[in-house]
Amino acid sequence: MVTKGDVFDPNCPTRVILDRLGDKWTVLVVLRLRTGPQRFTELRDGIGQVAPKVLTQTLRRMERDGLLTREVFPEIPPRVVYTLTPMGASLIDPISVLTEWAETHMPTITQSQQQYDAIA
Amino acid sequence: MVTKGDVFDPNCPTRVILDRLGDKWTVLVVLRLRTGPQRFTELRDGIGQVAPKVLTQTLRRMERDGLLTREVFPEIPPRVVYTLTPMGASLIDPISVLTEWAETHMPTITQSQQQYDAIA
DNA sequence: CTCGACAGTATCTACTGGTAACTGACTACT
DNA sequence: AGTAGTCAGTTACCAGTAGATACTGTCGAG
Repeated sequence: MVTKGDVFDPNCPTRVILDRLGDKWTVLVVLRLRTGPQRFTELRDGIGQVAPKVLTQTLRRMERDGLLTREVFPEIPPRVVYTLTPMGASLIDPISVLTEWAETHMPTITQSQQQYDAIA
Repeated sequence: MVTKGDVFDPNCPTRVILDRLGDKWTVLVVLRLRTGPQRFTELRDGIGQVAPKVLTQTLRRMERDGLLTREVFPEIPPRVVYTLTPMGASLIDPISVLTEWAETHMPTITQSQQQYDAIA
């Protein structure tokens, strides 16, 4: 029941946030940092198949949104550690609800897709 | 075959579903159909600022995924009614969790963004 | 004196989200 | 008779972005 903001207003900030959550990599990053801080390469290797440019974009956006902090250690070789903020961590529950839904209905969806494709 | 729960495997169907949910319009369509079936124009006008081409794409994809049904009445002028399937309706709860999170944390996020932009 | 580690940039291409105009079959208005 | 309007899209086109690939800087190790 949406009382507060009008999700259908294109200017509604809620929609902006939905866009963020909809971003393919944001969710994955949150799930990766769930167990503790990680470095850039750890994230990149852990997620897999993500281009560094895209990962950087995602991380910067999440930092800007206050979902995580970026800590730079001016060493050689460089070291950068990403940590979830409390707000970022509070995302884990909503995301879990989503992934649980996805895993529950996954078979039905793939089945539906195959039927659809068989006809069309 | 893909093991069930590995969200980090690019081939994991869960990720495909996350992509769908991340789609800007899918969520809006579900929220619109929450209160009952609607016609194409009703959806288009209700959502606002959505191009017919894009809406069609979204609806076809959702039909393919089994989230809604598309019923064509061969009349003139044509009439097409979109209805949520039970599976589509079951998405309302996860989406509500998400929008509630968004509304709760919206102020914090915009604040964080402003701070970030002020420095950078 | 080249190699590899780390945390990214730089550059280019492919795809897709979005805009504007058009279709087809009929009805209602002028 | 001719024109405009309705509905549910389609077609042609463009711009922005996601992604793939290659490169940068700095250092110690071999």
